[in-house]
Order: sequence, then structure tokens, then C-alpha cells
Amino acid sequence: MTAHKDDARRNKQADGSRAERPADPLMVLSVEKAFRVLESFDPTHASMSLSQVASVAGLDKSAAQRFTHTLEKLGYLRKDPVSKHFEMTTRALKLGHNFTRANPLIERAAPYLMHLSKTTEETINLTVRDDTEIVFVLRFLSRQVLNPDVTIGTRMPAYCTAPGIAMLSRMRPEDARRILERTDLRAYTPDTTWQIDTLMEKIALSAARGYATAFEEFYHGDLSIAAAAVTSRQEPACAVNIAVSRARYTRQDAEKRFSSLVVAAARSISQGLPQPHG
Amino acid sequence: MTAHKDDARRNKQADGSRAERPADPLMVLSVEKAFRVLESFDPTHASMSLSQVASVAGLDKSAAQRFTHTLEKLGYLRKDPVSKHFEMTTRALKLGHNFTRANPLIERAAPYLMHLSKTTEETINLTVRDDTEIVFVLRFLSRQVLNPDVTIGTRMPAYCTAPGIAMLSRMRPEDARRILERTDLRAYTPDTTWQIDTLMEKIALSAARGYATAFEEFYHGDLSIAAAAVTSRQEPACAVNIAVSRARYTRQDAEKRFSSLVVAAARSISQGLPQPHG
DNA sequence: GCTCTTGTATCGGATCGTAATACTCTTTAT
DNA sequence: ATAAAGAGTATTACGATCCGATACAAGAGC
Repeated sequence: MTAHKDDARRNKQADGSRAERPADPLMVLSVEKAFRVLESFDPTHASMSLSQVASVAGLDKSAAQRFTHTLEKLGYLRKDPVSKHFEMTTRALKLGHNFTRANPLIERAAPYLMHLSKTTEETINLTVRDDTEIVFVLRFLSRQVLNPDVTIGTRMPAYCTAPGIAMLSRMRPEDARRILERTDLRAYTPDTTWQIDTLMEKIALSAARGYATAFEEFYHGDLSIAAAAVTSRQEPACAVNIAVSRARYTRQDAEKRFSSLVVAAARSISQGLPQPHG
Repeated sequence: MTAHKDDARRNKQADGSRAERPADPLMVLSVEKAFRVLESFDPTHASMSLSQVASVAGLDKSAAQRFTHTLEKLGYLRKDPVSKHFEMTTRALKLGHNFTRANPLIERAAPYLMHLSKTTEETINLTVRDDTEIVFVLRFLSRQVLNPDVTIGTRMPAYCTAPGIAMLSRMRPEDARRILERTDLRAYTPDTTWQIDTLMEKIALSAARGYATAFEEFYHGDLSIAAAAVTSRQEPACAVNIAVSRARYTRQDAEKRFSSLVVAAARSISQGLPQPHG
């Protein structure tokens, strides 16, 4: 026991060349840096030179060199031989694709969403929650797409979306509140519900009704009705929602017409949902 | 089993003190292993224990421990606290999502595909080529989906798909042939064109027509018509295709009705296509 | 031409990761 | 019950791997 020599190992010399590490001996820092590089390639940095990568990822030139080289060899980046700029390859789609195909939740939910899509001819989404956000994992577009920028993998704050509220409404209120408390709550539109107490009321109402609505709380013109599917322990697993345009429905019409459909779909999905382990 | 690659790649210091095979000094092997772990989580291995990860990824227990720990800390894996099994998180979608959003090709093509989707009400795809394969990068489903298993990120052999042939037909024939030569050519269905010479004829015909067809060459019942978009250097950049079911169209009808549409869409996409650098 | 910036190659040495081992727990068999 | 086996977790000494400084090469702009 004790620790005699090993802290000598991770304490650098006193001349402080480096801040001390959290000392997580299992953490492989190279991997973290590699992902920092890969994740630098966002929509605003689609194509980057070596030095851009270095500055965006916060690495020095040597590290940028090594990690871009490594990622290129692994097939995740390609370098244009003339401009020397790097960009992502289709390889990046593979992980997401694997996730989608491997996820039993999605496999199970897909047929019900497709059915909804066919019968309503509106946009149908399946989302899961990741802490304070929801993530779109499956999407069936209608002919008149509202927001083409929303694709699989898109994230939004849970509190101002119908699926987010639907999932929060299936949790214990104190847990839901804790999530809201660590969210950056703001009014994206004039209609955004963004105060904790009001949100808790909205959550309670949604719990009672069995579905949630979000009318232009994040995007203008977007009317969304959602219901959450739950595991056998009554924990929210995912949510299905229908999104329609204000141009074609009033809020009341949309709610009246679609709420029972999403509730039914969510209930179907719930039954026989794979367990998060037993 | 045991070690296979390290000796081949790296000469210990058998004789001369100088390593004659410097291997690849810029390659960071930890990163490669991390991706081996992540990519182990495919549809047949959605949820794995530590030792399963070790065996599937080909690592020893310690390495599996370190990399699962690292990936968990980075948010790509989560471990069920009771079953101790690992699975992927929605984080995996982020890279693919970034790729989609960052790719100017996709941004540019999306509106044309959407237009096609609306006017035809059939399934529309955008694909790019990655060596011998095509990869689906954007997809608009019709009401009657043929193959729900095909999602963004799905790959197919180029030679037996309409988009693949369409792109090959815009290359120099000798380059196209070289790609075919390194493909594992096989007859997936009785209708698969799989002999090099026949394929080259098919490619030549497609080049002359400006579009390609694949009738049940990979999936039964799947009739597909595609055209390639080209860069200003006349290099194929991507392909757009329409896929319909044999149940609702004859081959002739499908070809007659849709070929001009995909050709027009591909031409529109081609104009002002971002350069692979200038 | 020259300078300045950016990409590429090299290399010694310390850091960081490796792999062996030991320790808990849980599961299974006797 | 109890033991034995197996799996997951924690720890540590060692040394190969990776780090990062530096030098070199190649363009770009003046």
C-alpha cells in the first residue's frame, strides 16, 4: 500500500513544465488527442491545413502531424496531395452506421415509425436523451421538410423540444429538475418555455396526458407532438415525435390529430423493449 | 494466434542497432487500437463484456481495459454498471453527423435530391465512391421502402449498383477496369453482371447514355437508375439514383420514366460543384 | 532574389503506456 | 457449504513508444 515511488513517477520536476495530471493511469491520452483532431472537422472547418488542425485542436505542430498522419493511415482523414489540406472521409460514417444498426432500440422502433410515416405522411423522428440534450437517431421525412438541417446525429436541448419534455415527464420529477438545473436555459423563440418552474409544470401536464407538445419553442413554424417509450422499469428510453408546419395546421389541430398516434406508437415500442440489463 | 503483426512491422534490434525498418515513426499505435475497439461494436456485437472486447478486438485484457476505459471517459462507450457490458453511445453519431454537415458535396446536392423526392415520391439516394465500394451519404425514403437496412453509411460493391456503374462510366476506362480488377466480383442474384468484360461493356453503354441501371443485381426486386455528377475536371464526384420496386414498375417503365430525371439532377449538382482543390 | 510561413523529416530521451500480477466478486460445480 | 474457476478491477516496475524540439525543404509573397 501507500505510495512511495509512484508519485515521484507522475510528479514532474519542480520547474513545473507541466500542470499535474488527474492521474488516471488507465487513460490513454493519445486517443483523446486523436479524437480532438477528428472532432475539429466540424461544419466550419471542413477542410484544414496542418497548422489549422494544430490550432483548432489545440496541439503543437508535431502532435498535429502525428495524429493527422495516423488518422489518415486509418482511413478517417484524407489529405489532398496538392493543397495539403485534410478532410474527413466516408469512414466517419461507419461508426454512426454501426451504432444505428447495432442499437436494438432503433431496430425495434423503426417499423412503428415507418408505419406512422406512411399513415400521416408527416415527418417522424426517434430521439434519445443524452444528459440535457436529445439526439435524433432515426428520421423519416415528409415531402415538405421543415428543417433540412436536422439530420441523424443532430442534437437539441431537451427542455424546448417535445421529445425532450416527453422523456423528462416519465422520470421522477426531482431527477427531471436536476437535469433542467444543469441546462443552459434560454428563449430561442418568443414561445420558448425556459423557466424552471414553468417547465416543471409543463412536464407534470405532459406526464398526466401521456404526451408532450412543443409549439415553435426552438424553430419558428415547427409544431411537434411527442410521446416517450419506457422500459419495463418505467424509465424513458426514447421518444417518437411528429413534426408539422404551422403553415398547414393550427396548434390545436395538430395536437388533436397526432397526439393519440404518437402515444400509441410509443406504447407499442415500449412493449418488449430490450432491457438495459437484468 | 498470439502476435502476428508487430514482428513483421518492427524489427526488434535483431542485429544492427539501427532499426532498418523504421516502421512508421509517425504512426500512433494506441489510436489504432482504440479504433479497433470502437469498431468491434458492430451489429453482431452490440453489447460486450471486457473479455469479449479483448477477444473481438484482438487485444489482451490489459489493453482492452485501458481502451474501454479511455473510450468511456471520452463518451464513446458506456458501461452498464450492473452487467459490466459496454455499448456505444450516441456520441458515435457525432462524427458522421459532422461529416455530413461539413461536406459541401452533400450540402449542394441535398436540395436537388429533395426536389426529386417530392416530384417522384420514390426513394432517392446520394452515394459517393470509396475505392471499390459505394457509400450512401444521403437518402430520402419513399413511402414504400424497399430495403430499410440501407441507411446512411451503408456500403455496397460499386459494380452491381447503378450509382457505382454511373460513376465508373465517367472515369477513364482503364481506371474503371483497374477498380473492377481489385473487386471481389460475385453474382449476388441471377441478374448480377459480374464478369469484367461484360461490366466494361455495361460501363461503356452507360457512358454513352449518361445514366446507368441496375435491375435486381444486388437486391431482388430492386430497380435502380443512376447518373453521376462530375467535377469541372470531369471526374465523378457522386451519383444520384432512384430506386423503385419491381412490384410497381417494369424495367422499361422505370428506365423510361426516371433516367432523364436523374440525369438532370446530376447535371445540376455538377454545376458549381466544389473543387477537389484549385 | 530574399524572407516568412508552412509542411516534412529526424532523433534523443523521458513519458506514457504496457503487461504481469494480485485482489475482489460473482458464478458454477461438487 | 465450499472450492474452484472465471471475470472485472487495481496496482506497479519496466522500457518501448511517443513526444516535441529542431532542422530541413518547399512555396508564397514582397
